[in-house]
Amino acid sequence: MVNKVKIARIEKDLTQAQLAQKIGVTRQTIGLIEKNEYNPSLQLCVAIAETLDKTLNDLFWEDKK
Amino acid sequence: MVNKVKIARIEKDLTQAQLAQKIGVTRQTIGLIEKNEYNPSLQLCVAIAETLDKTLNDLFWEDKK
DNA sequence: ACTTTATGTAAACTATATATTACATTTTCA
DNA sequence: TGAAAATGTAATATATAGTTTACATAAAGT
Repeated sequence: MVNKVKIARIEKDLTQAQLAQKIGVTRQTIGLIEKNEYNPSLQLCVAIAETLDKTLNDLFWEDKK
Repeated sequence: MVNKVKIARIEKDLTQAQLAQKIGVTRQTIGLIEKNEYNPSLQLCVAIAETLDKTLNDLFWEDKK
């Protein structure tokens, strides 16, 4: 399944590099998060969510049954 | 203001050590998170939320105006 | 008072998130 | 179709999350 950060980023019409710059991290960091190969810090998750006008739950929470 | 993890933990009647053990981290890690002296990883935040029957937003999201 | 139990804290260590640089591949579009 | 833009990826370096051990203090119960 496609990563939710990626979807939200594309909805905002941002490239990885643009999102990374707004947040203050590198493009690579965003790329790895979108490939689910990273365990980002809470602060970074919050920064991503705010920049994409989403919440933590929107982007990083899987509802358990 | 009192940390939301601490409140949720006490509501579940768990000590820092008990919560830490359920999650698989040390007591110190929980203590530091409750004192807002840490930037925990997303995986750890998710584990804490699940263990306390909360969501990421419940424990780690401040609503922006 | 005394003993447990819970929490605070600190130093040294280890694991890993993130940066930096660089190059390759894919996508887009003139 | 060819150049530019976007993304993938890899090696090395650095910052910091999280561990381990240890001790001190605070609460709570007997």
